[in-house]
Amino acid sequence: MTLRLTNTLTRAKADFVPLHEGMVSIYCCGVTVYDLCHLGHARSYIVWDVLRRYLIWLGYQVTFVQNYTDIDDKILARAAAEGSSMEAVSERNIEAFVTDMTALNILPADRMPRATRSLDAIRTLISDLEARGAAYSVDGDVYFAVLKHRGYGKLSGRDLAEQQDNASGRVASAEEGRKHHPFDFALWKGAKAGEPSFPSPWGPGRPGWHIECSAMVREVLGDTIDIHLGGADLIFPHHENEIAQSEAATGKELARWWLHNGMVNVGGEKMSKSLGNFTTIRALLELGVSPMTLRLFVLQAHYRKPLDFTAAALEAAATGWKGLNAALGVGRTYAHLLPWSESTAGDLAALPDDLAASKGRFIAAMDDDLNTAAAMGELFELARPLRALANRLQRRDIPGAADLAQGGRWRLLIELAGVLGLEPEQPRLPSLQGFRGDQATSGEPPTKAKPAASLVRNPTDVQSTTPVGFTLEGSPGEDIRALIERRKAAKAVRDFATADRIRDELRSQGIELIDRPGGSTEWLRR
RNA sequence: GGCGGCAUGGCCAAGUGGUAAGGCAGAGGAUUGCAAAUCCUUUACCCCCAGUUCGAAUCUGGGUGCCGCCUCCA
Repeated sequence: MTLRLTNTLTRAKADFVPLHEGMVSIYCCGVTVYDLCHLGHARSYIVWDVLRRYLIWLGYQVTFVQNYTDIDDKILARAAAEGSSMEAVSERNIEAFVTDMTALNILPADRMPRATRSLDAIRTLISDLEARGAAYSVDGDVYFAVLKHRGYGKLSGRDLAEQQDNASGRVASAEEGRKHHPFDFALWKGAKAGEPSFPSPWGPGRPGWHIECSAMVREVLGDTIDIHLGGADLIFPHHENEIAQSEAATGKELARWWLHNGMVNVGGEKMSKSLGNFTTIRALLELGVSPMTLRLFVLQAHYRKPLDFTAAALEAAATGWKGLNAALGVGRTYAHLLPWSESTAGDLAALPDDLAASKGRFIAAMDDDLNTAAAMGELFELARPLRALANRLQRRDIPGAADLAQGGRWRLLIELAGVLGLEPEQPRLPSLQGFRGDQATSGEPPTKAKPAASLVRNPTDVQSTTPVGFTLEGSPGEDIRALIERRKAAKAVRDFATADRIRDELRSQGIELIDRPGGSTEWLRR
């Protein structure tokens, strides 16, 4: 079995073979840090995180580099608008980026260069391009001459001769007079009054957008890397220009593989800052959408296809994750009944046939251009018997020999889910609390070991913690525990009308009661 | 106008020549005083037309609809 990936450069799927055996170098285009990241960024970085995790799992030594663009017009505009500095805006958003990525369980890159700290490499690269006649300067600006570089357009499938100039009718006119060709782009921008600038042989200024990536790749990873990643919206002009710059300067291929992820759509339209239809990662998490739900949502679609973001789809993902999470948690939730080791050491080598087949299908799916949707299907298949087992244990059945033998399945599920970065999640405390009405009835697990559950039906309905102080039938301030006791008493004398009224009242307050076999009652807050 | 992509059950989404994964929702069942939660079971001939083939959702041609890029964008 071999990993096959779709290379934008060739528009075909092909066996992935790294430059150096057993080692993979990856560069992933990062964010321009002028604002918070939204779901579109989340998708991109979740998908590439999975690629990275999978390669590592396969045994490759992966070097993953991702940049921060911390010099940019938008950052300057933002700084001006809020009366702060480019550095302040960048720092704040880099911090936010780290927080969000960490929450989503995205592995930090091995190196995270910043444009402002890569200026030497940038200036060197521009000088090299100038020396090779691929760049020209005009009054403090330096431009790349696309006509001087054979092969310009090879990534995006554009033919310079056939391109209609100004096709979009929106090319800035001020710059046009200085450029030799409309597609020529700035390598270095001369500083305008009041802008932060950096010294250079062409005068004070700052680097253009594209050059930083070329410079960072060269500086950190070398002239040619295995894989270059980014969103499909970066194919042109960003990646096309990166290729032109790098290859004109080094005479070598920049990246052997170019992978691009599809966009996140909202109502059929691309989610983007400019359209204003974006939802930040932060906002989603604050609404109570769990990070793993987000990962599952993203990974249930193929990475190259557009992904439509709707409340219904997210809700479906949340419910799906709840089930998968329950299966991932059985070994811990029922640790007192299932003496399973969590260690997978030595376990995955000799799998029984059905599990080996399962693992094989997972790998086959991932090998096929990271078909995470199919891989996820395999995860759910693996989970099914574990969920059934959990159901039986919840009913206080005693696990039989066949049940105890499911430990291998559980460990395999955890292992494979981990490849997708899906890790068992504890229920979020604000939305789930409970207690046992009848602790003495049997040797059941302590409260904290309750089966995982989260009633996140609709993200917008999720409530944060609120002090409990319910009123019912003229009993001010009675708390849930007392109400449950009263209901229990009513049930004992078969006064179901009262019992149901208490339950309905609590439900209307957002508290869901769950009667368990044995007469205990738990409650959940939604 | 140029380049690229997509159309699969109520919704989301795999499948790229051999007779439709998975998730959500719905229905039935187990369980329950009734519920809830959980578990079990269960629901499709794949946008249209014409071709190739023993056989196509899967290949070819045509049509229709939708989206992305060509400006900053993951």
